[in-house]
Amino acid sequence: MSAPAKPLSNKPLSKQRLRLWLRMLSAHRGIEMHLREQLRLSHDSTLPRFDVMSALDRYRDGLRMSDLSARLKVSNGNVTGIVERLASEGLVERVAVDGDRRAMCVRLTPAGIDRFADMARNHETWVNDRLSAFTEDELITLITLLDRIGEIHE
Amino acid sequence: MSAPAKPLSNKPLSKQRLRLWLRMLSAHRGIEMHLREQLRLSHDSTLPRFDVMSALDRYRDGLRMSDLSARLKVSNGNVTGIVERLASEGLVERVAVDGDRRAMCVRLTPAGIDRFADMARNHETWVNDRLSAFTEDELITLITLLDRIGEIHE
DNA sequence: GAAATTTATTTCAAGCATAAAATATCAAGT
DNA sequence: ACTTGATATTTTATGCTTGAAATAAATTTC
Repeated sequence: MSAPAKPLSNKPLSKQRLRLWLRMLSAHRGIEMHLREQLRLSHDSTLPRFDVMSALDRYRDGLRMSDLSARLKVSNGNVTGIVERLASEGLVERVAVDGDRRAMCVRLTPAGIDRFADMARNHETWVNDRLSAFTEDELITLITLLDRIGEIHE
Repeated sequence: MSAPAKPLSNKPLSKQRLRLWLRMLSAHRGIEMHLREQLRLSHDSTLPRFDVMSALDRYRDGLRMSDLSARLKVSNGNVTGIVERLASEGLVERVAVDGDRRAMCVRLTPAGIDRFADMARNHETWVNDRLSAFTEDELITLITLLDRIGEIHE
C-alpha cells in the first residue's frame, strides 16, 4: 500500500499497540471536536442528537428505545434523555408498540427527516474534509484494519 | 503491507471517508467501553482521571491547569472538576506558581504516582489485548496513516 | 391461575463535557 | 502611575454519559 514503510521499532508490541491507541484517541478527538462545533454553529444541534437521528433515518418505521441504545452503544437512560430533547423540538415522536405496553417506538417526524437531510449533507462534507488526506487505497486499508478491532471481542 | 486488497469501490470518495469515520467511531467506542469498565472494576477510577494522571506522570514537576487542558484537549472547566476529584482522593495536589498568582500547578502526589503505576500496567495489558489482531507492520501502517489526520488541521 | 422471573423504559445520582461568564491577576499602552 | 487589554482559573448552565434502582408489563414456571 502507499503508507511509507518505517524502520521496525525495537519497542515491544504492547508499547506499539499503546501508541496506536493514543493515535486513535487523538484522531477521533480532533474530528469529533470539529463536527461538534460545526453542528452547533450551523444547526444548533449536538453530535449525540445527530447520531440518534442518523439511526432513525435508516429505519424510517422507527426503532425501539432498546434497539436505539444497542445500535448507538449507549445506555438506555442516555437514549431516554436525548430522545426527550429531540421530541421537545418536534424532530422525533414516540409511538406506542402494539402488543407490548412496556415498549416505545421512536421515529423521525417529517420535520425531523428534513432537518436530518440538511445536517447529513453538511456532516458528510465536514468528514470528507477532515479525512481528505487519504487516497482510496489508504481508505480501504484503514477500513479493513479497523474492522478487525471489533471482530474478536464482539 | 499485509492488509488484503479489496476491489475498488465505485462509491465516491466522500462516502468512503464517511465509512472510515464510522469505523473509527466504532473502534474507538469499543476500546473505550472496555477500558472504562476495567478501570472501574479494578481501580475504582475513570478514564478521564486516568488521562489526567497519565499527563501528570509524564511531567512529574507538574503542569499548569491550562497546559493540562491543552494536552488533553478538554475545556478548562472540565479539568478543574477532574483535578478537584483527584485532589480529594489525595492523588494530586495543587501548588501555587511563583510570580503568577492567577496560575495553579498540579502534580501527582507520591500516592498518586503509585496508584498510576498500578493503573498504567493494567491499562497497557488491556490495550494490548484489544489490539492484539495487528502485526507490527500493520501497527506501523495504522499509526502512520492516523498521524496524517492531525497534520493539515492542527 | 398465581407466583416468580425477566424485560423495557424511566428515573436517579454522579461524573464528564462544553461554552460562556465571572473573578482575580498580569502585561501593555499612554 | 493609571487605564486598558489580555490571561488563568473557577463558576455556571446545559447537555451527555454511566450504572443502578424503580416501575410497569410480559413471560415463564409450577
